[in-house]
Amino acid sequence: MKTIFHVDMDAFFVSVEELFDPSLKGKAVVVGGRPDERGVVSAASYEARKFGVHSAMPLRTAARMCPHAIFVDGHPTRYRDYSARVHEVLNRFSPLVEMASIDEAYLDMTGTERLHGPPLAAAHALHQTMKAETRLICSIGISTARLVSKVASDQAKPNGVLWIVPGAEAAFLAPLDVRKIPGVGKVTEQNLHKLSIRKVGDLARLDGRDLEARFGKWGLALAGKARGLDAGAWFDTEIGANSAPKSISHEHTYNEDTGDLAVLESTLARLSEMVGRRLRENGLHARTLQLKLRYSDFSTITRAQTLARPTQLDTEIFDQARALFLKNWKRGARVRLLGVHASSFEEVDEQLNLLDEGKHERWQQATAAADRLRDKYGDSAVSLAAGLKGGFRERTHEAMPQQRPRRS
DNA sequence: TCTGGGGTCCTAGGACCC
DNA sequence: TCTGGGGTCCTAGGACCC
Repeated sequence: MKTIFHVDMDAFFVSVEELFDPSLKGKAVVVGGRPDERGVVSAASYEARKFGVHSAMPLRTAARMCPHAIFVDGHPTRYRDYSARVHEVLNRFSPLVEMASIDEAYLDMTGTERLHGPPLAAAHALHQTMKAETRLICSIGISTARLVSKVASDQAKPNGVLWIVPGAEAAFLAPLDVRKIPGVGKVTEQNLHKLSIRKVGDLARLDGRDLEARFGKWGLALAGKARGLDAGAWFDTEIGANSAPKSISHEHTYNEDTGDLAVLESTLARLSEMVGRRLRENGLHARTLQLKLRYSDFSTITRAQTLARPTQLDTEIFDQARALFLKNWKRGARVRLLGVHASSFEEVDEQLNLLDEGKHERWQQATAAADRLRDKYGDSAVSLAAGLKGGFRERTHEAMPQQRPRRS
């Protein structure tokens, strides 16, 4: 029987911001942007939550509900840095650690009793060490299964530890709302409510085959989850089986919608570069490229194209993205968002296509040189987009207020 | 309410092949 | 002219998570 910890950092983004600005402590804080910006709340302090503010809520709504809140921009590099510190601490407690996101992790603690003692003692030590070394607070759920531990850590929040002893899983879950089950969101909750299923216990009483007939493959997994089993594509994998990324994407929402082709193309160039860069950093080549296009009325389309030969080059990504855009954009229509998405990663066979090899090689060398320049001078130092007028001005100003070096 | 950005997984339909 | 079944690949969209 396994012992699985789910460690979840409390109000992670807000807590990190407080480390950089202690005056935020105890106040209503909203991380995600300015109160009049287009965007949503990334994280809210417990003080702000009292006013009904929660993550994924539009910033403007949050500003209305909690006018005295302090709004701060998110700092992804800070969070990644602290996430790495958290990871480091966790590694000391088990060799099997899996970061499930930037602020939560699963630990397989099976067989660590000799080193760390029984589960509650180990959890206590982990909590103390985490606080001492990162100055951050976490909550910990403990059980024999990932799913139950995750739900338990949520119930333990904030600053708590909850151990569901073996055999008590179903009884622990039964009185909770179905929404507490990871994977049950708004839509599934509504569908379950229509069937008078409100609590996990209601779900557990149903036959797995009935649920499968009604909800497909997902229903069968749901039946298992209601009983505390790790069912479903990801939940039943071993902890620490590190999985390579399956897709890489970047998107941008304009502060004001635009129908200006030059601006739109420039954005696509920029996004293509960002995707290309990440592909090269990860040593990946993508065969499928996808454009995402959202109009003013929020209607959204995606259009994909699979290449004969996988790529990691900015120019090839941009060419595809641009072609897809020109083919599908209702000319002149105002655009809210553009995105570029790469998937179907494959090994490349460099022997293929000898004719193109010279040209391809030169691009690869040029791209590698550009990456080195970006490392040195920042992302806007070298750019396909720099040659196109009007793009990303709003973004460039906030990120790089100083004069930017031109193509060299 | 006026809706980000980066991901994963699932479904469904059509093309194409045997 | 009406008609099998299975498998794979591709595309589009949607639910969900943090």
